[in-house]
Amino acid sequence: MDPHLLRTFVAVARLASFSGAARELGYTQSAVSQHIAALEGDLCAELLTRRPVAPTPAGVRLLEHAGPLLLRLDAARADVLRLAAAPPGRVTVAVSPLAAGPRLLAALPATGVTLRVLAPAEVPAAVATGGCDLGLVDGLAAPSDPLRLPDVAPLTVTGAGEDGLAVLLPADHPFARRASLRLDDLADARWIDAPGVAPAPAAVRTAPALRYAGTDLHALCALAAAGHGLVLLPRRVAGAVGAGAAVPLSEPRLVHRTELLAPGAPTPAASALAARLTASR
Amino acid sequence: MDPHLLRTFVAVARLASFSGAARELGYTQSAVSQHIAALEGDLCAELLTRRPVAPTPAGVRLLEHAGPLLLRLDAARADVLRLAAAPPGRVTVAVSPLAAGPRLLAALPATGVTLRVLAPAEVPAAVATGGCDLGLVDGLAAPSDPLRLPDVAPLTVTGAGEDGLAVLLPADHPFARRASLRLDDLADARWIDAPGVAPAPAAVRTAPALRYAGTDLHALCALAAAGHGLVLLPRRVAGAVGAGAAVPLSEPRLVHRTELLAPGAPTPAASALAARLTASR
DNA sequence: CCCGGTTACGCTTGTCGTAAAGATT
DNA sequence: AATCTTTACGACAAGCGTAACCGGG
Repeated sequence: MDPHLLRTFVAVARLASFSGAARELGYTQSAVSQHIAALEGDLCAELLTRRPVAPTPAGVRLLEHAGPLLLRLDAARADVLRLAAAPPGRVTVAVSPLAAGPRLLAALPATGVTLRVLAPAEVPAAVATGGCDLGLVDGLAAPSDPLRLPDVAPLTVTGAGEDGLAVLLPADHPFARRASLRLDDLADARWIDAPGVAPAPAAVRTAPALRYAGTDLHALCALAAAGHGLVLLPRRVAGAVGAGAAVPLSEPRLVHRTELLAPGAPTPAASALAARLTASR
Repeated sequence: MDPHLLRTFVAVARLASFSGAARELGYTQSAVSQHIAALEGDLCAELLTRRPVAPTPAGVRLLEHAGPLLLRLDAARADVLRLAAAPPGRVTVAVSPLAAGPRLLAALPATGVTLRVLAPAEVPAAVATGGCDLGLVDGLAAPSDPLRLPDVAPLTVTGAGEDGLAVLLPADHPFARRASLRLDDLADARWIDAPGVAPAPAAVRTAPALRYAGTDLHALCALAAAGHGLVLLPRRVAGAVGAGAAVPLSEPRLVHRTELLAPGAPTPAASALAARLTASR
C-alpha cells in the first residue's frame, strides 16, 4: 500500500481512465497499469472494472480511505517542513465565507496578510497541508461546544466566536413575520444546499431545492430572497441582509460558531496573528 | 515519506535505539540507519538526536502524525481485505469496560461471539484495523450528541444507549449525602484518572490524585470508595456499586453515552449482530 | 576498548519506459 | 479500425545486507 500506488489509484478512479491518470501524474500508461495491478495483488481484490473504468465495491471502500490518508500524509510532511522553512513575514489565512466576522476583520494587521476564501470543508485541509498558515472555519454546534472538524492532522483549535442562527426567508413567506421559528416548523420546506457557504444541519440536507456550489454569500442570499429555498445563517449576518426576512431559529438549540485553526508548529508570524485574533474576540 | 520509513522511525523513537528497532522489525542496524537518513533527507530536518537517541522537535511533530497515519493505513488495508475474506461465523466485539450494559449483554446470542475488553481509546482502532468486527465504546457527550471519536477510518457509528452521570465518593465524604452535585463543587477535589475504564471531562484531568492503568471496574470503584480519589460513572453503574456513595451530577449537562461501531464493510455475521444489538436498546 | 551508529560497496529486487499484443466498442 | 489496457522485456535505480569505519562512554 505504497502512497504512490494509492495516489495513482485515486487519479484513475477520478478520471475513469488509466491513460488519463498517466498523463496527469507524469507516468506512462504502462506504469499506471502496473500500479493498479500491484495494489490489486496486495489487497487480493479487484479494485477497478476496466472498460468502462469504474471502482468495484472494494475499490469504493479503498477510495473512502485513500483521500483522508493522502491528506494526512501531505499534512505530516508540510508540518515538519514548516519547522525548517525560513519563516516569511507574510501570513496567509484560509477563511470560510461566514467565518470572517467584522470583529475579526478589524483585528487584522494592515499588511502582510493574505486571505483565501475556501469552502468550510476545505479549510482544515488547507491549514494542515501548509497551503495556509492559519484558518478560520465556521459551522453549526451545540452552544459552547467546539466544532466537529475532520481530524486531518493535530491542529490547534481555538473558539473565535458564537452567534445565534436565523432562517432567511423571502419577504412574502408565510413565516416571514414570525418572531422565531423551530426547525420542525420548516420540516416540509425546501432548503438551498450551499456547502461552500452556509452550514446546514443534517436534518436539512435531505432534499435540497437547489444546490449552490459557489462561495459567494450575496449570491446565496439573493437566491433565498427570490424564493428558491431557505438558508440558515448566523443572526448577525442574516439581520444585515437587505432583501428577504431573517427569523431567529429557536429550536433546536444550535449556534453558529467559528474556530481559529493553527497547525501544530505555526510560524512566528502566524502565531502572532493568532494571538491578535483571539484577543479581539 | 514511505510508510516503511515512518514505521521504523516510530520504532526507533519508541525504543530509543536503532539496533533495537532493527531487531524488532527484522532489519539490520544498517538498514534502520538508512531509513532514518532517508526520512531526514526527505524532510530536510534532523528527526533524532543520536547518543542518546531521542526525537528532536521536528521528530516530535512527525511522531504525532505518524501514529494516526499508520493506523489509518492499517485500517484501509483491513477494510478492503475484509470484503474479500471468507466471512467466518464467529464475531469478535471490542468493548470498553463501561460500554457493556446489562441490556446489551442480554442481547448477545448464545454462541459465536468473542468479547475483547479494551480501553475506550483503543476500541475504534481495533474495529478499524480489523482486529474486531464490531465495537462498543463509551464516553462523555452532551445529551443526544454522538460521541467524539478519533476518525481513524470511516466507521458506522450508531447510538446504543445514554445514561446520566454520578460521582462515586467515599461514604464519609462531606458531599456523600447530597442529592446532586455540580462539577464546580468538586473543583478542588482530586480525581482518579483511569483512561482504561472511566471517562473524565477535560476539566478533571488537570491533576489526578492517582492514575489507574487497568480496565477493571471493580478495582477502580474500590480505589474510589477507599478515598484515593473521585470517579465519574454512569448512574446505573454507580448506583449498583456496593461501597461508597454515588451522587448524581447535575452540572454540566453531560451524559454517559455508548456507541456501536461497525466497519464500513462489516461481515454478514457482524451486521446481523449489530442489528440485534441496536434493536435491543 | 566496547557499544552503537554511520558509511562503503555489492547484490538483489523492484520500478519505469519502450514496444508489441490483446481486447472492446 | 481505433482506442485503451495488458504483457514482455531491458535498463536503471532503490533497498538491503555484509563489513569496515568512527565516535563517545
